[in-house]
Amino acid sequence: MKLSTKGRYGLRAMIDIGMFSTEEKVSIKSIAERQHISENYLEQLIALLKKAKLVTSSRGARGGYSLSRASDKISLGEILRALEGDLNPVDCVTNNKDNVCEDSDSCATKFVWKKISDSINEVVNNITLKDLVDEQFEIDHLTQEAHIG
Amino acid sequence: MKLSTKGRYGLRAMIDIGMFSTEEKVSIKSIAERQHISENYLEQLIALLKKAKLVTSSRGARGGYSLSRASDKISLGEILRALEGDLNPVDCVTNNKDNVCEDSDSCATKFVWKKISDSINEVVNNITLKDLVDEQFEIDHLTQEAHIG
DNA sequence: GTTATATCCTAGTAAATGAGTTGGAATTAA
DNA sequence: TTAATTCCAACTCATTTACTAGGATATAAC
Repeated sequence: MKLSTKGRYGLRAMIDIGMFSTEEKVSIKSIAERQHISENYLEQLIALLKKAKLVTSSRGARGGYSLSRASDKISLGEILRALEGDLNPVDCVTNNKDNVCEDSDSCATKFVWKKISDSINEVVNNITLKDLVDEQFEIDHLTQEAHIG
Repeated sequence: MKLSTKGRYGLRAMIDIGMFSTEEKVSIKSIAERQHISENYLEQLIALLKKAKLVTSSRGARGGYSLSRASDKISLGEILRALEGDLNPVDCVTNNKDNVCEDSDSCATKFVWKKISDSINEVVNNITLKDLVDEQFEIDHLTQEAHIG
């Protein structure tokens, strides 16, 4: 019941892009340095974000990534689902033919998994990337002040 | 972000014990048969439930397991935590020294993981085993009727 | 038009985890 | 005494995780 590094690193990458892509494209190298994540691995995570059309890229020198939409139009749910797949604790909640136990319609636990799933999605669908970018700017600002003071 | 079979099978085992331990002790063998779970594997899951003092056992012939408390005094949260460990999506939410990334105090994502964690625990702490046992009796009853009618 | 800086793409790999299996010791009701 | 049961530890096999490695392709700047 844990998120993998895909979700954790990938979200940090998205916040990073949200913070720094206003002026120019953000390169994988610069994200990797700021976030202390392996460049090659980050590349794969950002590929997932690109596939989900959450970021756009430009190749070649001075290329890099930027958000495909304004940060307040990107939900945390979209980001996490792009990185981790659906956020259901158990597959029988979605009606994919495979991975479903044979008795799923006659099993009381199904209702439980649905409730958990709903509550997770309720949370993540109502937080935007902008919320997180703003929060991170705020934290960095306070940390900066603490260093000065 | 998926529950393992520990959580899924283990919960089904708890519901099963809740349904059938009113009269006599419930053996692993009988649970395994009803729930279609490997006996040997189930043994290990029930060991976790016993360690968490959610079930009591008696050994020897006609031995087996029963609930350690009334089913309405056992929450789903206790059961899942016994089987799966804490239900936080990311370890930095709890302040264990290990597994915590170095910047966890200055990371906007921490608030997100906390919110998800809180919402999951809100759900599971407010469902009791009795709710699930009743639900399962109801489902079985309806299924039975469908077969008759 | 060359070069440095990027993204893009595929394959490999070592360690951990998941989901069991195997085999036997200890206990107890009948 | 025996059959049924819990208890316990070790082993196994497949999958997933978290990377690493290496090269192809594109492009801005000189």
